[in-house]
Amino acid sequence: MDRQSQRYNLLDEIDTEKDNWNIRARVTRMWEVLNIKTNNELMSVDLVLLDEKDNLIHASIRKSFVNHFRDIQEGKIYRIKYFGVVKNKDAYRIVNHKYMIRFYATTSVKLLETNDELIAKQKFELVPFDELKYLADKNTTLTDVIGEIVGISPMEKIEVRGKKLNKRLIELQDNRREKIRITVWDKFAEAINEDICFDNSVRPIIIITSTTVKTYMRKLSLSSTNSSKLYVNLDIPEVIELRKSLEETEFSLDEKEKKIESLQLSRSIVDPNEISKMKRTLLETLTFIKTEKEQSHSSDFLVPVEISDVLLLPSPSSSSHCQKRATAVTPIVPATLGYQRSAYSTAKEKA
DNA sequence: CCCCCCCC
Repeated sequence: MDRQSQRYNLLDEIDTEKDNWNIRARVTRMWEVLNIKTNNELMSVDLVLLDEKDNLIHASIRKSFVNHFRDIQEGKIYRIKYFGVVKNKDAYRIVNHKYMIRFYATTSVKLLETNDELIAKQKFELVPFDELKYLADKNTTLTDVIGEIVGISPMEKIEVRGKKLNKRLIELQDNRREKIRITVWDKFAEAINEDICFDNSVRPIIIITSTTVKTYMRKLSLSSTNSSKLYVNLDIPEVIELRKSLEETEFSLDEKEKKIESLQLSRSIVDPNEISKMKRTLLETLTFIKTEKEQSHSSDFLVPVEISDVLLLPSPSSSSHCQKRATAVTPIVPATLGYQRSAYSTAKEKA
């Protein structure tokens, strides 16, 4: 091996006691930090470094030094020297380490081409769903989670602080079929799409890093952030184990339970009390419309229906007198319909 | 160090 190897420090050794650290690490994640309060001005380029013992540390390159390090690429392994060590942040902490690294103009970064196997490609600090409650509404750390996508809402465009953002709600389930909702923004809303969710060949299992954890309507709700990274169906033990665990427990649920599960999934988006107030059968709705005629245009109905066909209507301008309109009141749809359908049709074929 | 991760 190269003669320097015995002098590399592990990332968990790093502290403020000395300043001649010499590390060999993979840039496992990299992202730009933008000032969302101004015109998305670049503030820094941030990295998560990973060493051969699966230790992680957050490193940050301030805007003024970014040009010195233009060649750094996510995924590559580097030898890094002459950097600063400061206390890790107390808010929105990226990884669990007492310290973080700061690159300066004098920091030396050298690409190491050899031995890519030496360091894992990724390492996550996955938080089980039942522990998320301890992190909620604190913003001390950003949180990595793993789960199967079991619900996805259509893409929504909303305006926040004068900026137009794409947003989706997705629902993840863990190995115990515990479910949690995540709001994903912009590139993640585009990346997590129906193609991923309705692909029958593989359960969509994602890892999303650096999310915020909040309580909304007494339930936990995660949100992607600017420092988030998304990994779909990674070939790592955590993903494989979850997939295996979900497949094993699926056999213990009969089809009725599966149906109930998917119904509860779409209902869980709204407060259950609200649902029972609003819930009408299709017949009740039709009766209501028939008797009330055009007296009221302001009644809201939530009608669980299955769309059996889609008709293309003439241009909207020709029907502008129509007062009725369909609104997505249950924006999350089960993403596992694909499996269940194929499971049912297989059962039918056998019968 | 700033930015702080947006909405219902």
